[in-house]
Amino acid sequence: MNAKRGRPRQYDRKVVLESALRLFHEQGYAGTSLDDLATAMGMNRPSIYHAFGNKQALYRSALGHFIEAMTTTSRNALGSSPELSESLIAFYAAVLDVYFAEKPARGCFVFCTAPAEAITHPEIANDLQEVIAQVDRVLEERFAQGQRDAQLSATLNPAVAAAMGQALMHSLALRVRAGASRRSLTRLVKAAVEHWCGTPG
Amino acid sequence: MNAKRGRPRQYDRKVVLESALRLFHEQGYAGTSLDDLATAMGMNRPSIYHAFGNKQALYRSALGHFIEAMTTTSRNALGSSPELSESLIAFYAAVLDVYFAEKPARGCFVFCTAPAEAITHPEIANDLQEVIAQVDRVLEERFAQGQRDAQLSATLNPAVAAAMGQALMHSLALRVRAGASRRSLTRLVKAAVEHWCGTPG
DNA sequence: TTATTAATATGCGATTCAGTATAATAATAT
DNA sequence: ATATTATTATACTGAATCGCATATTAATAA
Repeated sequence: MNAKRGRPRQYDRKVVLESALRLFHEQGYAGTSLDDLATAMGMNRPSIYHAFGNKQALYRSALGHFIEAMTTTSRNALGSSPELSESLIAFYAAVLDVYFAEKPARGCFVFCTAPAEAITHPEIANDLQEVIAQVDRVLEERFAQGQRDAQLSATLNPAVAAAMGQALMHSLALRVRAGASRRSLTRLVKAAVEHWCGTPG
Repeated sequence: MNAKRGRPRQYDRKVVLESALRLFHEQGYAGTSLDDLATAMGMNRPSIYHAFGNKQALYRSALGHFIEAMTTTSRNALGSSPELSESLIAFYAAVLDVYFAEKPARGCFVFCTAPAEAITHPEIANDLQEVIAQVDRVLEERFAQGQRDAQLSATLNPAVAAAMGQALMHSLALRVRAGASRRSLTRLVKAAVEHWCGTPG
């Protein structure tokens, strides 16, 4: 008996979650109403409540979805080359791909919409903290590997390098949201990576 | 005749603007209602409209007020020592003073609340862009001076250094909002400044 | 066919929203 | 006093808000 009883759902959970994510990404959490969401998701409000719970739970589901996708592509990019500098370039390129995925460019869903809610919604502050900690870990791992491969100054603590690496990511997120061009940000990334790893070649 | 005609206003423009700023800082733009603001400002809505215009205009006035204060203290801190590293330490300390001014700590008003509105309110995106450009200029000036004083590697472009310096500021803003401790962020600042300027002494 | 189960759809309800029209108040100028 | 001017207060609008209670629909199980 693989078939389920009851009326089959007419929506694809992943698809409607991504619709919600897009809308939250554009308008922020508080700036998005459940009616907006219902329209964008092609569902009516009771179905949304049934599927995801209340507005905050839906937002946090969208956060989780975004983070999961981001983490996967980040890890892949960071592992894409034995050369630390190349890995970092690939990492930031992948990040910028996401930040510039729509027009106008939206920057980072997490870093541009969650902070506004962090004081009034402690659960969201927690999510934000966990994302930051996770990015720290992922970057530190790669920097430590690069240091073992003698591609990073032995005097630079990998944890500090990771924090600076994430700082650049935060800055990209905000600058994109403020309207910066991809070209200018790519230049900045290149300069920063060269500064950390030395000139390439 | 210095005295003005008509009923004298009962509020101090600067005082009520700072009340509005505090509330926006805590709850974000979309998350704050005019009723909330009216209560916090001790005014009724028509008075607010008369004094500042609509909600968006009030928010942008608060932004301007915050930025002006921030710019003044930043410039002072950056000019507080002939030593680049000391100036930077003072700069970030002043920044963190603001970010930790209230409990719980609120991070940066601009970088934590404006990005959420940037897509749907292009004027706010513009304000954000101008702030970023201004911080770039202020930092670049100081880095260039430090380079002339041989306190910064001659191979590091001051504009790039400024962008990285601002990236750290962005990161502090978000990390505070996510609940990071002042101690941990002070450590990070110290490590970053040492990385840019070399170990002190 | 008749239950049972799980989804979707309708519609409300109490509240809150931004913004304003109108009235009341308090000062100065004449 | 009376007119003028500027601010404040009352009260209202019509729309939008979140969340849910109550049908209705569509599938399977018996």
